[in-house]
Amino acid sequence: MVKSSLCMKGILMNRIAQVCVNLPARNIDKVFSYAIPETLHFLDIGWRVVVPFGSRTYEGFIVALSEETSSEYEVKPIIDVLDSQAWFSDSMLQTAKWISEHYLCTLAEAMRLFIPGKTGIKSEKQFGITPDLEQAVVEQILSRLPLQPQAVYDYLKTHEQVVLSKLKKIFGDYTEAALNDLLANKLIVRTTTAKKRAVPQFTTSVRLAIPPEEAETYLETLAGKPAQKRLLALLLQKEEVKYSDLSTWQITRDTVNRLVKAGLVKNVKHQVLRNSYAGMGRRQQTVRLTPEQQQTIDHIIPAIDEQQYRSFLLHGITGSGKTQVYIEAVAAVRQQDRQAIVLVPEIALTSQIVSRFKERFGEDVVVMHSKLSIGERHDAWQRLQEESAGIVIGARSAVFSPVTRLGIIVIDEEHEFTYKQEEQPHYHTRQVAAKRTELEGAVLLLGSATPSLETYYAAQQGRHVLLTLDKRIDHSLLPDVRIVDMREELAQGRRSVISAPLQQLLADTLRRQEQAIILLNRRGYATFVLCRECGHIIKCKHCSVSMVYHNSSNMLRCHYCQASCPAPDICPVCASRYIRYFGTGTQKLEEELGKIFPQARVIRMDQDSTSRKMAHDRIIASFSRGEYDILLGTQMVAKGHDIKNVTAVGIISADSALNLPDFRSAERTFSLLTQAAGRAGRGDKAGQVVIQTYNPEHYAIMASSSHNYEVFYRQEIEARKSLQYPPFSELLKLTVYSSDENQARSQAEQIVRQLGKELQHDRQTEIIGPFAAPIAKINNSYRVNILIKSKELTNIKSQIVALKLNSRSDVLLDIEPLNIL
DNA sequence: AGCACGCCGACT
DNA sequence: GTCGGCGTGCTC
Repeated sequence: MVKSSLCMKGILMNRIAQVCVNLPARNIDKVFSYAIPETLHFLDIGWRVVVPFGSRTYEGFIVALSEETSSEYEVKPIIDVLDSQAWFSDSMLQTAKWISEHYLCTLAEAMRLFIPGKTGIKSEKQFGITPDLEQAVVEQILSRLPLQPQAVYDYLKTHEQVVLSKLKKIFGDYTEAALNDLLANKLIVRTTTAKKRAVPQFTTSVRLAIPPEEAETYLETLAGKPAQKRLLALLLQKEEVKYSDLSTWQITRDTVNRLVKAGLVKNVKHQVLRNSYAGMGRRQQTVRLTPEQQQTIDHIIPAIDEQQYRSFLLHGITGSGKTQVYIEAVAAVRQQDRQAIVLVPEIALTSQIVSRFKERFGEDVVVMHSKLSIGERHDAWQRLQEESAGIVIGARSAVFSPVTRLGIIVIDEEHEFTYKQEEQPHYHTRQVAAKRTELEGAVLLLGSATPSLETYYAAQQGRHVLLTLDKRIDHSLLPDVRIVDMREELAQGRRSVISAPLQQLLADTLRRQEQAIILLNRRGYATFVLCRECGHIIKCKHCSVSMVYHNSSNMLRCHYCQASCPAPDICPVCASRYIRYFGTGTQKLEEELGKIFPQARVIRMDQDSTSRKMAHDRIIASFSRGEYDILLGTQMVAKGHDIKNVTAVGIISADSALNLPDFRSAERTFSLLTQAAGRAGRGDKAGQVVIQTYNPEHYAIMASSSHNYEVFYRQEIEARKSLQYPPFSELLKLTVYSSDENQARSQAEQIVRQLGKELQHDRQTEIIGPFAAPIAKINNSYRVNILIKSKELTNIKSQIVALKLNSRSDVLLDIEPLNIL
């Protein structure tokens, strides 16, 4: 109380914020100091602010506070705030710091992951006259300039600061040239303004501005004004009317405005929280758990109650009821008033899990996915921040949700590769989740039928508690799997992509009026176009891959850069007419199925048929209503859904992923086959699966045919150990990009030399490469890879930082890549 | 990223 | 002598 206000003021004025400026550049990775002005005295760590930076304005994140003012440089004040509370909690900030260190990205890059969109502000150039110039000098310079700049200057003289868009409206096409003239002569100054990006959406409603009794008396006076009378009468009844509903009562906005002017009614704004999944399910509580599920839950609940970090791997076969376990665990977290993050590989493919959560938790659930607009994302996150929602379900980016009191992170299908971000920074959701839960004293629950090798190995080592569900909930049996050797098919003279056993299975299934799913992991019609005369294969001009023929549009398309061209009739090289289409994609398979089973109703699901929002949902929904007999598509048909009448699954080519020169190809194949097979026989009818392959003796294929994860794991882990691949080592992939092939190679060679010199005494590290990526060119950019394999990457990472490889624009780093190609 | 500063070659 | 190329360095 006695402390003088002067003293208080002194401290307040000297408060300095350390701000991480949200810059796109990779070569600036440091925090900048800004003064906290008195008007923003409430600022604290974690707030998003607007700061001046050079001549421009940027968003910044406060990462630390200090009292002292060092006088080495001028400290500019913070301009504004973005939100009404801190965006980053302490643990979010710590997680961001960890990400930047672990994945070698800037702190700004890491912090950007936690906000909707790339930046919270939109900046625009603005102009004003240079202050304190002598009138005579100005006149003299102006007189030498053309009329346009003179006119612009006169305008700016009478207006404080004007944004570029406004000047363009007034002065048209000459604006920029005129401004450049004025800038060159230093008559005007350019700055930037910052507008807050996340403008919350509002609805406007009308309310009475006077007490109802008073309004009653006014009704009489409005006899000659029927519309105004109607509105007033309505408001006496309903208290509030939305603008959007006014038309139903035949009241125009003008009528409202008249009454507003008269002071009888007023406008009220409500913020709309956009929620595209609103009303998807109703609350429903009666669930009986199987003894197995109950046992599992009994392990997880105590950990939740203790509020200490603990991680679990829930290994449950397909159809064993993992989702119910997630729901019970989340319910326990909600009981403690803590919040939950539930992660799924791809939200479009897993709407069933969303409905299950909605059924149980209703409006407490917020759904996030990549197709949400920045505004929708902002609203969803705001609901979590304000704790008006307690559960977020979403794809990998939802791991960054700003929940204030985290109790659990669930990762469903934790082995899925979509959890790894393929753009910079290449984070893995599982690792970020582990860090966040660790920092918050929360539970991490990983679930899968085919856990990733890393996770299962970690569980074996005691780093996760292993929980197992090995019975299907409805006691349905796992499907019968038949492996078809396609070499034998060929020997018997069958050339169709559909083998005899698969054709038989489909015929039987159709006869019983049951449904079938067919997996073919190649889009389009024909996968390459070849000239029989000269052997030319049509390749993309920008990428070193063959173009794929799409018959729906009669075009050739590149699946890497999306370039397309009309399908040619003659060979572009030798003009021969012997141009032929080879390789079967989903479109051609659809056509063939139509020929073999003309009566069958076939629906195709792949990237081309699901480009619209929610198209997956519609296809799955109509297939599950029995409107189609056969669902055919790429790997997206293998995920998540649970359709009781599906009794047959066909896998056209089990080898497509197996033959890639990547140490994870067996794992990839095993999990895809097991997931796909798991779609069959989920009801009371037995399921049957046909796997077509040229490698019938491969352990990944054999193990998946017997649904035996353990068998696969034991063989795969031995292979990894003997070759010292993860989890027995850590990998780092370095990609050098260039539009010039030789440049890419020579840069890569130089990097290998530099690193090799630094690491020559490091026996545990191996540098592999440089080698050209298998698809050497994508989008006119040549790529050369370097792979570093080590027991422990820490030393390598510090070398990379020392050599500044992490801030080079022609080098991309991928720490622990899932894909080494 | 942008923008200023600065050091070399092609012109009025 | 000046204009303008883009290499280098800085932004609290």
